[in-house]
Amino acid sequence: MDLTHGERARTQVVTIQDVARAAGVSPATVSRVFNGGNVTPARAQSVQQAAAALGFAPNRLARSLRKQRSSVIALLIPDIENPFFTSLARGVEDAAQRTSLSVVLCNSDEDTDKERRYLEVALGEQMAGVIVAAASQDETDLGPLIARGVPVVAVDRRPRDAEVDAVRLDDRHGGEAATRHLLRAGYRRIACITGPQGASTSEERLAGHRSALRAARPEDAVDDTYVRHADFRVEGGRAAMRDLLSLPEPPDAVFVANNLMTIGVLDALREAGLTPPGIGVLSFGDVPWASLVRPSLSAVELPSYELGRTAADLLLQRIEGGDAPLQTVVLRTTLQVRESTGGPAGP
Amino acid sequence: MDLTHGERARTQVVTIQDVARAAGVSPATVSRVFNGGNVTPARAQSVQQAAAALGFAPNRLARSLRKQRSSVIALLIPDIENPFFTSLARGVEDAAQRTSLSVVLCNSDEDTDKERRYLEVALGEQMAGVIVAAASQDETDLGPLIARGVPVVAVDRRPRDAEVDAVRLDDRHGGEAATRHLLRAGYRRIACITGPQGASTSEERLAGHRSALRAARPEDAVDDTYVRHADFRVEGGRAAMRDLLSLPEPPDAVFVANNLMTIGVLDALREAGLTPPGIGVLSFGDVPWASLVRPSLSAVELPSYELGRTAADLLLQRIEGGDAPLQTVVLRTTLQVRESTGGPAGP
DNA sequence: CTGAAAGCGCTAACAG
DNA sequence: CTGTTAGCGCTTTCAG
Repeated sequence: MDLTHGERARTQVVTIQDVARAAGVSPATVSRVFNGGNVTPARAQSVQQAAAALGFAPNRLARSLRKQRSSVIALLIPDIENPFFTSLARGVEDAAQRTSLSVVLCNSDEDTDKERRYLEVALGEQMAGVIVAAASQDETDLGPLIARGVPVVAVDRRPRDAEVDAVRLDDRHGGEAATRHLLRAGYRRIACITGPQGASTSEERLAGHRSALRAARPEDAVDDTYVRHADFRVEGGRAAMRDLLSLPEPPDAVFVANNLMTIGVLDALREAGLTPPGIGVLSFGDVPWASLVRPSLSAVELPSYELGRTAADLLLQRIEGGDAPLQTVVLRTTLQVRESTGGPAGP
Repeated sequence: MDLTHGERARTQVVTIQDVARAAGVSPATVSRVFNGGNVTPARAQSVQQAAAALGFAPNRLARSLRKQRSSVIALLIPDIENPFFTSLARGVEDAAQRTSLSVVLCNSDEDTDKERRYLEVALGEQMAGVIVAAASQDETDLGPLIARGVPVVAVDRRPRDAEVDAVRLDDRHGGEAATRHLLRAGYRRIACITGPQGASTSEERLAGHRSALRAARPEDAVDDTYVRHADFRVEGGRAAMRDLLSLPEPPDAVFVANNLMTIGVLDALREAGLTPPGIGVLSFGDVPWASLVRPSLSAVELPSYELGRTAADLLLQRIEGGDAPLQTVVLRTTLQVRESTGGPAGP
């Protein structure tokens, strides 16, 4: 070894052929040893030894090309900085753990272009399956994947008209429970800060909110004075809350449709000198590290981990050839009442 | 189209050959069109049209096999639920954004087995490069990757004796600044909760802490009464803090070597009825969504995004064949003094 | 500028 | 149980 400055130590790549030659068998036999084919123990062992000695590492590209299917699955999420999705990712990983499939994570950053690119990668790399929390209900195009027969599971957010298995939350019911609780606690001007238009989750949570209002006050026209669409991020929540507070008659409670926006909302409230439960705050999804927040926050709790786990189980079933009819699994959310919704009069 | 229940619509896969036939050219020409070779505009266009009409999507596996290098890079992180690493990931993505390379994220979960598996995948998939925040200083084996000439950049944590480019923080200096500040603020029994033994970052931050203590009190023997090793997670921080508080003479301040452990520490303090700055708390790395915490937390601020960005830039340079000598880039941390270290007497 | 042909490394028939 | 053979779909010489 005598490498001049900057040169790379690139050892000759060891192939299955090299191992075969060294072990005195055919390439096919080596392949069998590594894929559980029938091989005499003695031979198998000498192949193992030869492989180890040469430092053989199988070329997964060649293998996948030949088999027309790789052994990795992609998980596409819209915001890697949102603990809801990282927890979901953990669920997916843990489920895949017990198989020979590896999970790779792709962050679309709520950007449909990035998402499209990752979808192309998944298709081009012949991935074994894809779990996707779609950046958009309309622009996310699962068509090519589906056409090629790649198993796809939609999680959390459902692309419109996609013929895929899906796992999601009972968003509408959760939103309804949230606002119903705020009403019962005595709040009267209840705002809703929901996500971007066109995200199924935004729409459903808002729909639940409206439905609770309508049920409580059938006489009133339900208008959108207290409804804001934001971006599911901290800044969006902050801006929306500031805007609501500048109204001639500001809301006395707010249902926030996701965890990160709630953080922005809390900032805006503090800035305005307001403290729950004087103003009611209810979050769809626990704020990350909720133990840090005082007073404690009421929230609709979401089984994010189970969402991922269930999606992965469904996907694995499809990959193994399960041909059950398409299904949508809806996971239940639960309202957790804490201090922040104690009522406008204070605790 | 007449699919019986459960059957999949698997259209015949369109290859470059099909496109060639449809456009009346050779496969080579189609390839050139998609890879920027020299082709007459007229021909190029008819190829494009044929490709679009047939719904051609290049098989990236075949392409990578042939080229002996894929066009994705892997980012291996030890804890996807830690905002420090997700922010780092964003930095990597943004840097890769401007190239034709895609980033896939792999979460090793501080588990050296999972990590080894991902490293094998990266090798077997002939990935263009790997950025790794190692789960272990000793067990993380970058050897095979390096032997095959795959560019590797170590980020945040450095595997021992690995001959790779590295980007890291000035952990030692940061730890020193932290404890020096606590001393100056008047605290006297300063604890340190650091990460697991064998992580370079744990050791360095602790070394900085010790060095500050030694400098301030050359007469005292520095012992480990107030030093705890935990796991860089919330629970670990909580347990370590509880343990410290049970000492006959508990500490009056604590330097916590990462953000998540600080959350556990704050919980333990609240549980014990203690509030900063009566007990000083200084975190290495801002607690996520620090705006939620009152009193506000002093912290050593870390350029996590830039860490990722710098690592990616370095990697991209190597991938493009840059043969500069190996380098280690150290990024600067800055102490941000806030309320939680106001001194033992109170603010 | 274009086509023909070879082959990346592996696995899946098919014989033996 | 084992070897031979034929590709998977693409890029890249090498001629023309």
